[in-house]
Amino acid sequence: MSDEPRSGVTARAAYHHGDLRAQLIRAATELVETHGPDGFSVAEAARRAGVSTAAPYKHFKDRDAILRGVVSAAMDRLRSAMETAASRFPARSLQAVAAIGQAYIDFAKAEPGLFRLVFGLTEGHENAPDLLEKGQGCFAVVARAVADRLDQPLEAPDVQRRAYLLWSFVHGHSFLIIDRKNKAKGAHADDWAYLMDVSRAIVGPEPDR
Amino acid sequence: MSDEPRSGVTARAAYHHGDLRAQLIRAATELVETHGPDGFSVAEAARRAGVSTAAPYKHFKDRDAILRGVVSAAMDRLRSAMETAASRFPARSLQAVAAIGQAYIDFAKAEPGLFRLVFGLTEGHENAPDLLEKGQGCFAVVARAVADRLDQPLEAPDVQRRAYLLWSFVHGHSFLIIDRKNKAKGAHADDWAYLMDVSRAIVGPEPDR
DNA sequence: TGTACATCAGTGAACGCGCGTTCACTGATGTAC
DNA sequence: TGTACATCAGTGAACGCGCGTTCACTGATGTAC
Repeated sequence: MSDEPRSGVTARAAYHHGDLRAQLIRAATELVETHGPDGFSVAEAARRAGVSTAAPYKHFKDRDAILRGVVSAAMDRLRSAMETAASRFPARSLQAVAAIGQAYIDFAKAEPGLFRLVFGLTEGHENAPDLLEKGQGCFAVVARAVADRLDQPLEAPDVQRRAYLLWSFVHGHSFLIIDRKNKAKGAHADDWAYLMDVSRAIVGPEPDR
Repeated sequence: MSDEPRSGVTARAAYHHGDLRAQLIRAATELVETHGPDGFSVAEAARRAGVSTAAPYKHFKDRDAILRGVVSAAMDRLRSAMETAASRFPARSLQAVAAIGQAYIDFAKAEPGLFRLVFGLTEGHENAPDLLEKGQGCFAVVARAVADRLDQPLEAPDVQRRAYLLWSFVHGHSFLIIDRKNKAKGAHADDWAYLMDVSRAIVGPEPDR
């Protein structure tokens, strides 16, 4: 209908709209969500941002750099969602631990395509130190809650072990849900009571060894 | 060097070599493993089978049908690996349960590309009843071992619940390993002792509720 | 305040590429009589 | 045993497609004097 950018600013004002980088990441995020991590293309993202296919290269080195931007933004959102969820419950509570897991699962369910991109191995992302750091930041949120709950220091091996166990479960559960592999009878609706049960089993007061 | 098929049979004998279907699946499996689920192409698979790019369409409806064949074969192997692993330990033993998980993890580590294909959501695989059935067959192996261990019927909700919990953990752990997201300090080398601990925590005699 | 100029952020056309799939074809194989 | 014929399983050329990326370019913006 119109060649104008989608943001609503006039074509004239948008010539240097100063927001293209952010807008491309937003468009790319949508694409990943809609068509999967590999369904993304620079050309389509540019189209959605209302810009020529060459324009993205003024802001990103190549296709992969755009995807890295998408992952980075998504990780920020995930982390903040987990923190917000935890903050709704008293510190040191089991609920705070479960809430973090629930936030993770909710993220996966709400944006499965993005989730797959973030947690899949994508060539060229391995050596991005900022992404690695953000990933560890997300894990730290879980570990923090577990440490508080157990009243142990963050670095305690037991804390780290339980946090990783919880993370593995939540991660696997998320994937099984979004990949629709949870048809087995033991699969639960990911309801809150279930997650509380699991959290209790994993970070419950009694050491499991 | 040569236009002959890789199998070593002469070009003459290979004209109708009768094995092309299997050979294409083998080639496709290699490709998925090497280049990832989306790095697979019909053309390249045909090339590796020493055949024109049109030939595969005599045996498969389309690209997706080949991938479905790959998944199906992989699931057979996974299931049989799990069963073999379990059979090395006494029935009803905790080791049998852990061994199944270990086989799952080993499969993921040995063939990560294939593992991603099998357990990823690939358009056009959802409605394949044979794949669904094989997936449930794999889960049944776990559930069977858990049921034996707990001395309860296969269909008991507690059995199903614990089996799914174990599956989720193992699934998540596998993905974290192959996607190299297990850099967190709590991440273990996937050693046997660790898996035994986890299995004990999940299917241990005491109900966790 | 005006002007010259460097730089920035776009354009649009073009490139080469590999892909999935189709097509008319052909040689080999199996079968009926 | 020989022959006619249907079918099977390949070939190789071609198609249209969308992609990532580059290129010379141009108009808008910011800055120095």
